[in-house]
Amino acid sequence: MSKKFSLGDVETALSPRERFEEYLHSKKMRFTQERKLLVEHVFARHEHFDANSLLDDLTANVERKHRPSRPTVYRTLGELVEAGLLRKFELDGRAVFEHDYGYPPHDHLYCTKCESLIEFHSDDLLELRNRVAQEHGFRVAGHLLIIQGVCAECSQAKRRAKRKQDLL
Amino acid sequence: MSKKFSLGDVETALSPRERFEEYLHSKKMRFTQERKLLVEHVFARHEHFDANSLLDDLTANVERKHRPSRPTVYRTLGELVEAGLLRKFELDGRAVFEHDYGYPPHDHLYCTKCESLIEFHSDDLLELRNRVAQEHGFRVAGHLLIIQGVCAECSQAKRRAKRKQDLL
DNA sequence: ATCATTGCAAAAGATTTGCAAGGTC
DNA sequence: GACCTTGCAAATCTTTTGCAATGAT
Repeated sequence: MSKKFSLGDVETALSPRERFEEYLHSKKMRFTQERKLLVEHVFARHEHFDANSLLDDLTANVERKHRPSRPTVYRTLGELVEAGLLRKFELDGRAVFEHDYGYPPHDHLYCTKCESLIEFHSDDLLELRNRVAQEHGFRVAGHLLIIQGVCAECSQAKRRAKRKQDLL
Repeated sequence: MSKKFSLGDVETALSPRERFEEYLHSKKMRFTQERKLLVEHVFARHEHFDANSLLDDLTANVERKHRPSRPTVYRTLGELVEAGLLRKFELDGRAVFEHDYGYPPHDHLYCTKCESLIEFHSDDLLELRNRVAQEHGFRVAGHLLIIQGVCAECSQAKRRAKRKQDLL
């Protein structure tokens, strides 16, 4: 919360909002009301979301007058990804976002029944990834791993339902 | 090429076309000219493709009269995936397909410069995947791993370009 | 002959863009 | 005041769908 944008603060742990401000400043872009509202809204809860759910969320919680429009939401999400604050990946044909800034790297288990994303971290995976890349003279920028299947809860639910049916 | 659809042939190594015929038969669907042309065309070369490149390909190599339309291409690609002949994943917002039937499982290195996909296989990855899933009581159906970065060729090209520039 | 499949045109869903009006530095 | 942003409407891109005509068994 101290003074911003001085060189010495670069190493400091800035809030997402401050980090975004800094990024925008460096690109000679403006920290508008809309962008401010969006960063804060996006970082208020740690949760995966897509453009539509964010829009719905805004529609439900922000008065029309200050509510960013759909194009602005898309444009700002792009900037947040560019700024390194959000990570973006694709799921079922639409873009999904999650916090990146200040959040440890991880991958996902994706339940195709309830569509939930479960996070996990694996150092072994990173090693494996780097080793494979090295073997191909490939310079790694990142990766995307999604393990698809059915989560414990959905499996249980199915089993319960089946047993129930068997009893009839 | 011997008699098809008899129970004894299920274990036999069928050609993609034969496999598709069998699948269609089992679902009481018809093996039309369009479907025939598409399976054979798709399996003529081992290469990643999307609906549009396939359509372009067809436009360039098949006379209008016998050329499957866009909706038919989409519908048939869906059936080929369903039949287990093709694998589908998303890249840059559109669906990409590759051979699955008779082809060993693998993952990809994706070069963001030239957009090429390089295949690799890792048993360690499968073990890691299964272990992680088990730890979460997750029933695995499959996974998607794409390592993003810059391939050897593009790195070289860049280096050459840079050296060339440095010489000016 | 019956019923699946095709092509066309149009729809749908996600995301992007041109441009005039409005906001920020 | 200069210039970036926004919102609106419309465009784009990819994929899907309704339906009448056509084709496979």
